[in-house]
Amino acid sequence: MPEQPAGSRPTLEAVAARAGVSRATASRVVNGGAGVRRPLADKVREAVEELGYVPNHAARSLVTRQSGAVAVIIAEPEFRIFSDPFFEQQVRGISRELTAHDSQLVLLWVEGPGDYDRIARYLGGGHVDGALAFSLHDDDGLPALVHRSKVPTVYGGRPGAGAAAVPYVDCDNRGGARTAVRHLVGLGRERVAHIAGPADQTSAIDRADGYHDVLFDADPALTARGDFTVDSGARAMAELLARAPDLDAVFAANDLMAAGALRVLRERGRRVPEDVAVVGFDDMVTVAEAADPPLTTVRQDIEGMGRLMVRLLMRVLNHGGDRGPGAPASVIMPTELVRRASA
Amino acid sequence: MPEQPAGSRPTLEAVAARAGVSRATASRVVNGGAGVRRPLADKVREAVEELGYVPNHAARSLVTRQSGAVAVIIAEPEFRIFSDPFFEQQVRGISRELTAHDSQLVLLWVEGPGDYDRIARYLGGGHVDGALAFSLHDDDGLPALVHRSKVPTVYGGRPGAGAAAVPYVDCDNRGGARTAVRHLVGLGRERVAHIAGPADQTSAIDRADGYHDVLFDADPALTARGDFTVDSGARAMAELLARAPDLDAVFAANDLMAAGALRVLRERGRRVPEDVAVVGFDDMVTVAEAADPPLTTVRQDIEGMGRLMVRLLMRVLNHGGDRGPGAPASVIMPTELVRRASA
DNA sequence: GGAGTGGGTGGAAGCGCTCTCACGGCGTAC
DNA sequence: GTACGCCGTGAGAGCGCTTCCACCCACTCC
Repeated sequence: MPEQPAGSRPTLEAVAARAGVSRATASRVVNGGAGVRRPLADKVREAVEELGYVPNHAARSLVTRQSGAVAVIIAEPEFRIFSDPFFEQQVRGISRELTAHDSQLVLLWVEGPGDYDRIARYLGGGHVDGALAFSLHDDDGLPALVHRSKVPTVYGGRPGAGAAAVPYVDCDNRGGARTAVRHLVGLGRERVAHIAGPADQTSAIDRADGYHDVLFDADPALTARGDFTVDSGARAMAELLARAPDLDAVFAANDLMAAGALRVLRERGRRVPEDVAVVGFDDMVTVAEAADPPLTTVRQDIEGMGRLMVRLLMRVLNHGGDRGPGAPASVIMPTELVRRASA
Repeated sequence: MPEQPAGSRPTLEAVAARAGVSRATASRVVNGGAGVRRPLADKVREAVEELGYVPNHAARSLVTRQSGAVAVIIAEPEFRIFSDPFFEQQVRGISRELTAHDSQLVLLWVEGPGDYDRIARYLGGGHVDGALAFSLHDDDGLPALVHRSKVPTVYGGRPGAGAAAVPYVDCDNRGGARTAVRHLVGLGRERVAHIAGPADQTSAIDRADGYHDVLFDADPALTARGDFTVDSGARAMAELLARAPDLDAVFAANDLMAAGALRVLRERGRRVPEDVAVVGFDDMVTVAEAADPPLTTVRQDIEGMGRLMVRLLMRVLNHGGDRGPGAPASVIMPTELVRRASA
């Protein structure tokens, strides 16, 4: 005989009644069972099973003052979001790790500065315990906004100079770039060019810095700037070829631009890697492996970065959000050179 | 003087006190203000403003038994979310419309059949008021699972035959395909080939049906099958060329495959559109416009479909989820032929 | 053997909100 | 002038849960 009317879900009360214990004890068991003697705990678990009890999240939330949800804030300055495999992998990592922590992923899609109000209200409303955001452009007002809302936040990618000191997860852009350039130099290349990314994105800046770490006296004519798209890479390559026809290697700040460079190189009759060696960054598999020739590039563990963002956030959350001993140090993940045919 | 200790957020109680009304009246105002006289309502609104009051979602949820959240279920049978701009646009539409309805978007990333249990538990747990899912393969077990959980759900794309009758939003795949093929025929083409998509996806089936609607006695040799990827399109094109060297037009079931076809045609020295006219489907801007020559294709309002999914869901939700007079009829959105250079 | 100790258990308060219901005041009708 | 009805408002219950606190009992120690 069911102890509940068919329509509504069983409550903790029902579980307690069925197990012959108080609601308090039932609650203790449901939440891990610490401090409840074995036979009783088993009885409760049995009742939970039989009744198909699932805790009411709202009720729990109300008293614990924790929502069990984390916001993933997606700003959309351009349109490079979900279609960006990079981003997708990161979200997947986040999703997986959040699931492991029994937390929900609430997607907050920011429609532009006009939308900041809504976001602020939402974050300030205590709907989520924490937030995950991505650093995009230097002049983005979002980080400041998020910071003001006091919701513990972890960033993906090193925030620009303007932002307050916040915990973030990034890959070793600078070190990876150094490895790439050193590889090119090790191949005996003497005129190594660089196709840089946008000047207002830290990842691009760091990669350019890595290039200059190795080639500290590099010819300025050997650097051109793109915006991380295939076309911009092609344009930058054409520009470089015009300015420095004698170049014998290119380090592009990402795979997409490297693909664009490859196209131009092919069109101009330069053989890769014989005449010009090319190295990319990111190891976007669909791009790097499909390229002709397959792209030597710097791999980063994108999904791992997503997971790490969550772990970092959880640490902040568990430490009350202040700078305690377990305070949120940022994490830089190592990169790895993947050798294929292009260099 | 603040009526609340600095640490915690103001409650409705505080608002009521400040406005000099009862909690009940304050609540009425916060929820629209129906049945409250003007001066009082204004006083309450003022208090809300001054205190920066934001309703506690958990408390509200507890009594209304509504979560104010909608799950977006993303299954990942293969990796087709990967860089699928289609998907991104749909989610954007969903996000926007959900925001307009003051609902949250909870992302449920399904890791495969092994993950179904977790999803079922989550959906059954009353954490969300409804769900949005996407029909992928015919043999996907997810729809059945979702259906069993009793959570009102709207699908993106017509579910396969196996699924129960559920409300869905789709574009007019069949009609769009007819338009595309008619266009080709109108151009005077007499050997119109079709590169079909996966046989277990309704969108591919419907598009193939549209092709046959116009060319009901089409030569079977003029159809080859791909899997919606660029490479598969190229392979299918090569196959078609081998089987029917005299073909003078191709209708590909999506833009990606059309792009692959374009590549092969170019390699084989066939001029597009002079020798072979090509039409795609989807109007993925980045693909269709960047193609060489730019692709004539069938456009669908993807973001609009996302928005519509939400509206449909809201309708179901407001009607108690049963088949009432306002019951969930599915919606088929019109398509439109976009003429570019390839046909 | 009695008092002290401590862990296990239950009672009950209360999280912040919505909503039913009772009440009071005003307008209308006779 | 009195009776009736209706609209606006407030009191209060209760949503399902966690957790503080008091209580009880078994066990140990003097």
